[in-house]
Amino acid sequence: MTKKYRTPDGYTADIAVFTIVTEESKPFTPPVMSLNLLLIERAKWNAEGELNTEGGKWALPGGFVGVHENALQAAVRELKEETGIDCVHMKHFGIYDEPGRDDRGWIISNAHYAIISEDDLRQIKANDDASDVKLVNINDVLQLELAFDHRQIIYDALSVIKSELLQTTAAKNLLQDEFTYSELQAVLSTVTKDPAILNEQAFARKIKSLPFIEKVEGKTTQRTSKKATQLYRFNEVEVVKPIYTGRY
Amino acid sequence: MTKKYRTPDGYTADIAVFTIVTEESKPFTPPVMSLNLLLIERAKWNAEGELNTEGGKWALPGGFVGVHENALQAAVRELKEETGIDCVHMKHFGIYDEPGRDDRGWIISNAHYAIISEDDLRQIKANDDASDVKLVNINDVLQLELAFDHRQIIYDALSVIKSELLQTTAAKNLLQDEFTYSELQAVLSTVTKDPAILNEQAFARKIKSLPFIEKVEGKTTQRTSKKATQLYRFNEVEVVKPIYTGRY
DNA sequence: ACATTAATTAACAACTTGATAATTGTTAAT
DNA sequence: ATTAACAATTATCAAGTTGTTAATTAATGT
Repeated sequence: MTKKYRTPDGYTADIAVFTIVTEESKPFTPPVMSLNLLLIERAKWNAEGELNTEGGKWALPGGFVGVHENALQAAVRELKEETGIDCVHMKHFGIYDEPGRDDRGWIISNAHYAIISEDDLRQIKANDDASDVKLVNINDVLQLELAFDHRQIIYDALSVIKSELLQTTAAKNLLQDEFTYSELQAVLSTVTKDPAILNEQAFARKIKSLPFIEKVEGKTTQRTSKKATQLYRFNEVEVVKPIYTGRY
Repeated sequence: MTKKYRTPDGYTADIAVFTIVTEESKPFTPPVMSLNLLLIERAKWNAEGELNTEGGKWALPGGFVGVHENALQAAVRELKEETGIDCVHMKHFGIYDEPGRDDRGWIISNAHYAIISEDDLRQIKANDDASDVKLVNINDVLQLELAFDHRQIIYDALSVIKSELLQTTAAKNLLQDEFTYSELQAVLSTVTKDPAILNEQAFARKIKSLPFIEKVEGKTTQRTSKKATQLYRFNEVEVVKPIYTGRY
């Protein structure tokens, strides 16, 4: 094949890892949660003692895609290598291919987002020796000094995660398999102000009629209340909510 | 920079061009529409008289991305070159980077969808000398013999266009700037069976309360009815509809 | 004049939902 | 043992939504 066009100098996978953090958790009380993004601080100096490109700035985990894998597989692999996280829910959400976005050449970044639960995170924290990893509340993340075009990537990731959590059943990845209405509500309230979701009575009533959530018959918990609380779980039903219906 | 990984052999942009076609249009009658996808038939033989790769099969328009452009720009350029269409609404929706997806090497495809109105299409039909271009009803398209992994790409494009039309104001690109409730309904009915949208009275009532659509004060048309019909237009309001609210 | 057709309006019942309040079950303090 | 506290749950009400059915309106063509 004769090459009519120059070929790219590299193909990378970057990952926006989102996780939920319980801010307050008194016993018998519904949680107050915040959605956080995992970032890595780039080393100031490289192995040769030279100033590193974009050193000292915060960046998304990621790295180059190998020729025998696709970007999704590379993203899963890189995340495991860099943070020890074995990811469950990883998905492509955007491509960053502006000429000149990386000084090192024509490098195409395939951006992914991952959702991991607080439980998964706890295991990671344990064997975490990389002190250059931190979780940042999604409301603060854009204030940081960010490397490359990661500000744009993160901006896009935030808008993707917000609509994913509200328009799909992605919230299931942030919760235990079985959860109470107030736990689901706590997750959703990190990304919406919709009164139909924030109003307790309305939401407790509503959850029973959602086709993609089912009651776990006879199972309750005292995690969120002294009174035994009904547990629910997501089932496999998929839904699409048109903007042309419902109330405004 | 020492290259730890082999670099890709090519970066292409493919485009799923969607357009609306009015199937029936008696005067004074609301339209019956279908959503169609534009495909190109690959030549059986190349310039040297040899059998062409995937020749005779149907494929999405597209081509290689140049080093001085991003894939979106390449997609717009290629579409113009191959079909004469000057695109308005073009957007990335997916990446196809499976090793081995293209015999010619490690080629990454950046897939886009475009939405063009019937009006735009009419201008193209005029100066169309490429008889190898056709529009296929989205309900029939997966029955065709498709080149490369375009079956998968088209499958994904269909699901993207369907949710875009229902969950965003993308329908505006398939309509004139000012439209009647029944024209909008005709567009939406190509992708949904939701009674809240298909029921005429309900939808005519509803359209008045949608925050992202406004009445064009005092303007009417007789396109769809003998009786003068109110015209509406989209405004700039953005909305997100959570799956956790509304009726099921 | 009359039938036809689509748009529009009306009316009704069933359902949704925000607000308010009452009830229930459990814990912890008195 | 009694009581306060509190989340969950249930109840009630008013306002709004929506599927259905029907009536009304306006323009056209016979």
